Amino acid sequence: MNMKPTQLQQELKKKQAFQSPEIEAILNILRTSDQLQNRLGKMFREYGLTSSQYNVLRILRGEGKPLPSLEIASRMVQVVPAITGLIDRLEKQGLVRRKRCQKDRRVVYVEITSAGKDLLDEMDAPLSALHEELLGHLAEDELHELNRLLVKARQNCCVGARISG
Amino acid sequence: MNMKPTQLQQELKKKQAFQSPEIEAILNILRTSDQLQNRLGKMFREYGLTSSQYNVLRILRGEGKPLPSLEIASRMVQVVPAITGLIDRLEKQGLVRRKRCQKDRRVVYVEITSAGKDLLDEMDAPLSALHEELLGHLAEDELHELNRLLVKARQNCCVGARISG
DNA sequence: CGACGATAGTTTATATGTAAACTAAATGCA
DNA sequence: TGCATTTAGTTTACATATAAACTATCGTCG
Repeated sequence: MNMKPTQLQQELKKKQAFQSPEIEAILNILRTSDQLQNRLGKMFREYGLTSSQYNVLRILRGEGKPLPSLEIASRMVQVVPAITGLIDRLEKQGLVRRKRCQKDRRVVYVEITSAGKDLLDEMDAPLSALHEELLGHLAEDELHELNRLLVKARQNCCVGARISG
Repeated sequence: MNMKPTQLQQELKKKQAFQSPEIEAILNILRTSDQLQNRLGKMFREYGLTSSQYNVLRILRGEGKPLPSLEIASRMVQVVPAITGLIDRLEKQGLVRRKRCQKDRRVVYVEITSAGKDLLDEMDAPLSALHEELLGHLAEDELHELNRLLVKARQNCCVGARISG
């Protein structure tokens, strides 16, 4: 078999072919994700945010009302412990507010402030433009197929993982 | 338009539909990548490695000869400064060795040790099994299509990024 | 030779991801 | 009531990602 090297193989300057299409797909997913994150993260930094911080604000704006810390954590890809420091920094920047629940004093509600909402609103247009720039060259069909395959790809991923959602 | 919510929307408990298929694809890529990394990272930790450390070792084994630090960095998704500490830890574990180049004393070559190679060899079989478990339910066709779409997806991603490779 | 700029790495500082141990409050049940 | 268990968050420790400033070395041009 004298296979032509794939694009990914060339990018990684890898001499041998991948052992299996599964491996290549995994590496492709990881690499694409990293490059997207780098690009998105650069824009977030221009507004003084990190990707995770932006994610928290988006969740809060989308929900429209305060949410418990762990509920926020469960809607992100991250794990529980990180959420504390993340919210600390957002609070220090005045973008969210903590409020302890009166009924269940273990629960800490987090609420987006108007400053936080303003910042998000300001970012909406440039972010849409960036999304278009990044993936606008894919046809609608291709995007749908990509979405379908990615959902299927992570179907067996979370067996035994902490957060199933 | 009364669209049925997508799988991703449900996972994120998102009430509104995504603004565009581009956004959904980006989030799907990031999420799938994170879940894969969590799963793979768990296995790496069983062998005392992190994903990045494993990646460095794989690059060195694949190349078969020592490589300069920055050459290793360029084959990973990471940036320059991180590579120093990464190699520090691998060296402390005895898995790689640093050797300063005699001709150009700025260059530091990094070489995998036999202990490093042994560790990698030990991991090969369980890793293959994990790959199969994670993506084995995708048909060959689907894997190829997924790979094609991901390559295309990052085509416009690195305009102006530091590392183009 | 000697200064200048470029290149290869390192150091430093901050934010993050991850795991494990811990605190505080609520719940279940005898 | 009283205690074990569960749940919500925090703290701590370590590895990492990122940017910026710094060191050492190389090449080159006078």
